[in-house]
Amino acid sequence: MTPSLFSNNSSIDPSEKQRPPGKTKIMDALRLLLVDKEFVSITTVEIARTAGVTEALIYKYFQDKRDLLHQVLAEYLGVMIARAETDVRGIKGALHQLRKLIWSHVNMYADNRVFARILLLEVRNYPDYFSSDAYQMVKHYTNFLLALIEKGVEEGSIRSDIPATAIRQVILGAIEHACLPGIIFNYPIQTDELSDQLCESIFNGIAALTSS
Amino acid sequence: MTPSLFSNNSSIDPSEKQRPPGKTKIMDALRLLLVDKEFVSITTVEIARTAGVTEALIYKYFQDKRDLLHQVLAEYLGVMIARAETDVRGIKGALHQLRKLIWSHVNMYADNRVFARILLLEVRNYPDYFSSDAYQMVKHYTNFLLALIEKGVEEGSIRSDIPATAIRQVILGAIEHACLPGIIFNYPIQTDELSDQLCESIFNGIAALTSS
Amino acid sequence: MTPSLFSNNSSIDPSEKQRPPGKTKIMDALRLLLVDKEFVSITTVEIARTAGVTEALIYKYFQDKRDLLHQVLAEYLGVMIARAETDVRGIKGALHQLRKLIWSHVNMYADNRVFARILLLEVRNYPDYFSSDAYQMVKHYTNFLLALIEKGVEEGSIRSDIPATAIRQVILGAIEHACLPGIIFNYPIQTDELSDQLCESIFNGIAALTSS
Amino acid sequence: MTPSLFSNNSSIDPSEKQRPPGKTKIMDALRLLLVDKEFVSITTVEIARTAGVTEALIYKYFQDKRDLLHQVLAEYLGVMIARAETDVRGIKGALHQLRKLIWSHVNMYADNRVFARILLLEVRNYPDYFSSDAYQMVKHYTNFLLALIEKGVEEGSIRSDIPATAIRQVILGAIEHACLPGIIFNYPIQTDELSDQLCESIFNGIAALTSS
DNA sequence: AATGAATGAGAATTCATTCAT
DNA sequence: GATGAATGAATTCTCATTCAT
Repeated sequence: MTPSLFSNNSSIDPSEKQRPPGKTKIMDALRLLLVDKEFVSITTVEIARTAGVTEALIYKYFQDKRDLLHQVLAEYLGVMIARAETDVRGIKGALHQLRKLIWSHVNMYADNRVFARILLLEVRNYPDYFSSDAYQMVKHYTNFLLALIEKGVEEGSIRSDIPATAIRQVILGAIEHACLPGIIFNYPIQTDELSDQLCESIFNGIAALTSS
Repeated sequence: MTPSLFSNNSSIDPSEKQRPPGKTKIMDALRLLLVDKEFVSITTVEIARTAGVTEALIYKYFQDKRDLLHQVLAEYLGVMIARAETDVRGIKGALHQLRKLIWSHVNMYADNRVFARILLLEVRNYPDYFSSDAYQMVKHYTNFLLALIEKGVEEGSIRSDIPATAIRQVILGAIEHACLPGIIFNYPIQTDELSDQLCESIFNGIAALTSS
Repeated sequence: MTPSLFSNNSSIDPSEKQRPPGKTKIMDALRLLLVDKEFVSITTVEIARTAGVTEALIYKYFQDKRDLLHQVLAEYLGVMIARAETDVRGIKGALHQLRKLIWSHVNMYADNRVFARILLLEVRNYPDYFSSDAYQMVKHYTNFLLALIEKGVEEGSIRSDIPATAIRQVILGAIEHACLPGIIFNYPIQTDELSDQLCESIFNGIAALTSS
Repeated sequence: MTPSLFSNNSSIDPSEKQRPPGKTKIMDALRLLLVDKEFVSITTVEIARTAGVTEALIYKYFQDKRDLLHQVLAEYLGVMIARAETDVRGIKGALHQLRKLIWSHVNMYADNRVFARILLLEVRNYPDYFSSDAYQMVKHYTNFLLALIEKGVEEGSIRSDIPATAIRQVILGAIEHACLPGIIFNYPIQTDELSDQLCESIFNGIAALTSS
C-alpha cells in the first residue's frame, strides 16, 4: 500500500479538497487494517483506535461502516480513473490504447491490494454498494473502456461482429480471473508479464482478422 | 450438492460409522446454509434451527463452530480421496492417471460448490485449520498426488529436472486458479472442457520432451 | 400494580402456560420500572438488572424492546378481556351490562396504572404496535363492546339512529378522557364515582327515549 | 402555531430585547420540531440543522438541551401572562374577569399546541424545571389568578368557605383535563364552547348562592 | 442422546456536550 | 457571533458458548 498516494488530495471530487484530519485518519486506518483482515472482522473500535480518534467520529463523517468502505473505495477509483485517462493519452490506435489500459488496470491491482480486495471481494455481496457513489465511478470507468472499444471498432482494429459490451465483459472478466488468486492468496502480481499474457489471449480472440 | 451422498456414513474415518442422528442433522444443516451464505455470517441459532435441534447439541458433538466446519470439510475430503484413489485405478501410465486425477479434482469442485468454497475460501484464514483432521486429509491427498508425479518421473513421462513438489504446486495452483472464479461468482464449471485446457497447458509445460 | 395477579398464568393464551422463569422476571421487571418511568427512558440494562438476568436474555424471549412492551400489554389485555366477559354475565339488559362494562374498564385502569399508561400513552405512537398481537386483542375487546351495543339496539334500549360503531367511539373516548389526567398525573381514580358520571352523561345521550 | 408572534422580541424579560439572530433561530427550530415530535426524540443535530446553525451555538446560548426547552416555554409564558393581564382589563366583576381568564387560558392552548405540550407534558417530569425561570413565570401567572379569586371572595361573588388556593386548583385542573386529550391526540379545541362548559361546571360549583 | 435456560463479551450506532479558533 | 472538529458515555442488539437436567 502507498498511503502517501492518497494523503494529499488525490480524490477526483474537488468538493473533498479540504478534508478534516479526522476523516483522513479514519480512511487511512481502514486501509491499513484491510491489509491484514477482512472488512467484516474489522470493528469500529479497531478503526477508531488505529486512527487515533473516537468511534463517534466515524459516524460524523460516514453514514455507517459500509459507507466508510465505499468512500475508501471511491477514493481509489478516483485515482484509477485519473490514471487510466492519463495513461492512454499520446498513444496511437485503439488497440494499443486498450493494451495500455489493461496494463494500467492490472498495475492498479498489483500496487493496491487493498483496493483490489475491496472492489473484487468486499463490496459486491451487499446491495447498498450498487447505490453508492463508488459504484457510479465504476460505471464511469467501464464506460470509458467501452468508448475505447467502440473507437477500435470504428477504426477497424476491433471486430465489429461482437457487441462492444460483450467484448468489454471479456476483458474485465479476464483481468479479474487473472488477478484474483494473487489478491486472495496474497502473492505478487507481475504486472508486465500478466498483462502481456492477457492481451495475447484476448486480442487473438477479439482483434479483427486484418490485425491478427 | 448431493446430500444423499453424505447422509449415510461416507466418511473415511471408520470410527464415525454409526453417527448419531443429531450430529448428521447439524452437519447437513451447515452444508445447506453454506449454499447461500458465508460461514462467518451463519449463526449457531440458524444452524440449530435448520437442523431441527438445539444450539447446545452443536457443542455436544463439536468443539466449536469452526470445528463443525472442519468436520464437514473432512467428510467431503473423505469422499474426494476415496474417489481419487478409485478413479486412477485401471489406467495405464502416470500421465494418463494424472490427467484423470485432475479431471476428478475439477469434477469434485464442479459438483460440490460448498466443499470447494470451504476448502478454498473459508478455512485457510484461520490458523486452527492447520491443526485439524481435515488438514491431515488434505495432506494425505497431496501426498497421493505427489506419489503419482514421482511415478511419472520414474517412468520417464515427467521431467526429472523440476522437483516433484514444485510440479505438484503448479498443478494444484492451476486447478485452483481455474475453478475459483466459478466458485466465487457461482457460475457453472464445465469439468471436461476445463480439465482438458488445464492438462493442455500444464502438460506442455511439464511433460518430458519425448512425450510432448 | 398487582404483580401477583400476573405471576401465575393469567394469560389468556394457553400456549404461554409454562413460561420460563427468566421471561417472567423480565416482564415483571418492565412492569415495575414503568411505575416510575416512561418506556423510552427505561434501558435494557435497567430491565435486565431489575430482573436479575442478562440483557441477552431479553432478546431470547422478545424480538426487541418494543416487542417486550407489547407482550406485557398483551398480558394485561388478556386479564382485561377475561374480566370483562365475566363481569357482564348474569346481568339482564344490554344497558345494565354496558354500565357494568364501563365500570369494569375504568376499574381496570384504576387498578393497573402501568397497563393504562402503556395502552394510552406508550404504544400508539409507534406503528409496529398495530401489527402486534396486543393490538389484535384490543380489537377483540372493542368487538365485544360493539356486540353489546348492537344487542342494546336490538332490545330497543339503545338508539338505533346512531351507528353502533359511533356509539362505541363515544364510549371509549369518554372513558379515556375521564381517566387520562389521573393516569398522567398519577392521582387516584375513584372508579365508582367516575363510572357513574360517565354513564350518566353517556346514557342520557344515547339511550332510547323509552328507556330514558 | 404563529411563529411571527415570537420571532420579534415578545419575551417579557426586557433584558432579552436585542436577541442575537442565532438564538432566535434555535428557539424557532425547536418550536418547529416540537410540532411533530416529542422533546426527548428531538436531537441537537436536528435542532441545529433546522435552525441552520451549528450544534455548538446551542451551547453558547443555552446551558443544555432542557434549558433551551425552558427558555422556549418562558417565551410562551411571557405572551400568555401579557395577554391574560390585558384580557381582564375593562371587565367588571371578578367572576366575569375569571370567565374571561379561563377563556384566555383555553384559547392560548388552542392556538399554541406546542406551548401546551411543553407545559403539560414535557417539563414536569424533570426536576430542574422547578428551578427554572419558566417555572417562576408559571407561579407569577397562578398568583395573578389567585388574586382574582381573592377579589371575587371580597366582592362576595365567590364562596369564602373554600380556600382560594383550592379554588385555583380546581380551575387549573379542570382546564387541563378539558384540554389534554385534544393536545395529546392532536384534535382541535373549540375555545368558546369548551370554556363555556368549563365555566358552567366550575361556577355552579364554586359560585356563592346569591350569584348562582 | 438431547434440551431448556441462561450468559459474557462485544458489536454497531447515537447523542448531548466541549473547546480552540 | 459563530463554527469545525472531536469526544465520552450510553444504548440497543448479537452471538458463540455453557451447564444442569
